[in-house]
Amino acid sequence: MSVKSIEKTLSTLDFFISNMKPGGLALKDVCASLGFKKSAAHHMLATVCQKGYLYQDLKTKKYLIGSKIKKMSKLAILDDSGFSDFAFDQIKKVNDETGEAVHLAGFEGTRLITLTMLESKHPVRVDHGFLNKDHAFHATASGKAILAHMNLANQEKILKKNRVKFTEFTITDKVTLLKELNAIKKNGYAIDDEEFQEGVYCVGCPVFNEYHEPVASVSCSSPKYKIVRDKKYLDKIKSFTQQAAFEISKYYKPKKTIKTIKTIKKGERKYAA
Amino acid sequence: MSVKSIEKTLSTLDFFISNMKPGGLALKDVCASLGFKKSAAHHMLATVCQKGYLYQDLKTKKYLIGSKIKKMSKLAILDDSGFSDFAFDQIKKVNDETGEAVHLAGFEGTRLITLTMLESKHPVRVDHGFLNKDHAFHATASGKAILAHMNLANQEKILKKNRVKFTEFTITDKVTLLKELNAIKKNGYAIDDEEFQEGVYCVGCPVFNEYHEPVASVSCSSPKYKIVRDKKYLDKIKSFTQQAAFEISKYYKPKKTIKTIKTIKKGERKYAA
DNA sequence: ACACAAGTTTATCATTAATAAACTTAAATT
DNA sequence: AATTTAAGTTTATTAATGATAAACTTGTGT
Repeated sequence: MSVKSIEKTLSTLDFFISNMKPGGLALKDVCASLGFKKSAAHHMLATVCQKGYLYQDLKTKKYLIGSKIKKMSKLAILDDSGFSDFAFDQIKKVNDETGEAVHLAGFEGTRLITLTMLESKHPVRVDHGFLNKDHAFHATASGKAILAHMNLANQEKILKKNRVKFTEFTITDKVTLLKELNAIKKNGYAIDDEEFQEGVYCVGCPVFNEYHEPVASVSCSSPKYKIVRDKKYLDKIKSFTQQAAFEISKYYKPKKTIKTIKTIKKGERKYAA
Repeated sequence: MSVKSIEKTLSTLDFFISNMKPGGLALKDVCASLGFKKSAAHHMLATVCQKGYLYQDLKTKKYLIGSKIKKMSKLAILDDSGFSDFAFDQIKKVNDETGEAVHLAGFEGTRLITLTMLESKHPVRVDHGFLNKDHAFHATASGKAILAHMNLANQEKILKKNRVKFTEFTITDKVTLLKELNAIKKNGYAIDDEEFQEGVYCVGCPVFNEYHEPVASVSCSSPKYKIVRDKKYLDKIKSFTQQAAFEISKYYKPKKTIKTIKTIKKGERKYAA
């Protein structure tokens, strides 16, 4: 079950984040775009303003991004931290060598998230699935590569959520999917053969943390016709993708030579009081 | 009027922002801290997760900051940008010269916001008013400095909101306040004589944009006894604060020597298609 | 000065969110 | 390994709450 007024509010914040204009957004803009009644929208925005997530310009009455959201941004940054930078170089290598689109995907709960994407030299960050609506875990090489190495309980949790049929090739049958995942686990890589988008063929390889749990995946997408035309092309993509995933996994196994980790002598304090 | 389910939701986000722990926060933590019933909190959090603002770890069930909030930070909505950096140097100067706490405050609608604060060499960013609950526009030197230079309509909007009595010296009568604001406008600086906190004396000066509208203020706080003991101390604080506010205002009057602003010749395109 | 548009406020009603209680799952203790 | 407890999840019910429409205010442009 979901709480509708919260959905509307967060959709409104989404809207502000991606549609912000210099002077702010007017009440009627919000109503027009999201289909809200003006009085309802007003009550909602008043509450959001009261909490400091947005604020209203005194003169123009337009709504602007508030200090709370700005504060959030500052705090949320201390996150992916080093991982992304390190991973980016690896992603770039695959992109340079193959010229194809390369994705680094992670996951949050049952949701697949694109962390970094590289396509024809344009680095951008977007949520996976283009619309951020469906958890395309089951229909992408990125998703299946991660899924294959999860335990059964988590596989279940993810697969019981919507298994949308994107193309005629999308595997939606759970039994077939589980077999597929088994094969992927053996092979060490996942294939998406037009299962998410027609004409698109992807290879995905899992990234593991120090406990050998899957935490992310690298995937490389190519037009299918190239794969069909030249058998060796797939091998090339596969090997670069695999190599990148392997290298990124090393991030979770810090070298012992790191100087800052020192043995703490007896009597020394670990933490300040 | 305000929408309660939205209030609760945003309070929950607030809570996550300031109380986040490494592994995430459990449902019961949220309930215990915010006084929610667990089923209600569950419905709420499920909705927030669905929108990607939080997510739940598959194994531990704990809630973590989601990709939506992280995405926000990347977009760094057209903001303070250069202003803060420039202002910081000026704030620091006052802090160095006086050794007292110095604030740079802005406002969002009727809310006074601390943009930068410097106290005994510790730079931090907090919302003004310590609790972020009251709009202490009427009881602080920062607030009054800005307020004094606003038009009457905006003064009204701000003063009709709560004029809380913080100390026995807080001016809560509207007429008295308006007289005070007039005096401030003439003098060019505002005084807070124990109006917000007992024993604390502040001087505040307005920062103006290029249209001579007040957009921020610099304030310097001192223990009152120092001011009483040494008459010249106030003059010192006053002059440094005034100077800083004056310098920061210059940010809004860009020098004409900036090279990037070139005259666009006839026929030249202003924007790419 | 007038008309229009945008935003705000109010009171009413039907929907919706809060509730409690039952259920599931997982972890801790014997 | 079995039992107990705690945490999280789901469900059905009811009372509270958010959506609504309509009246009102404010401000802008003609």
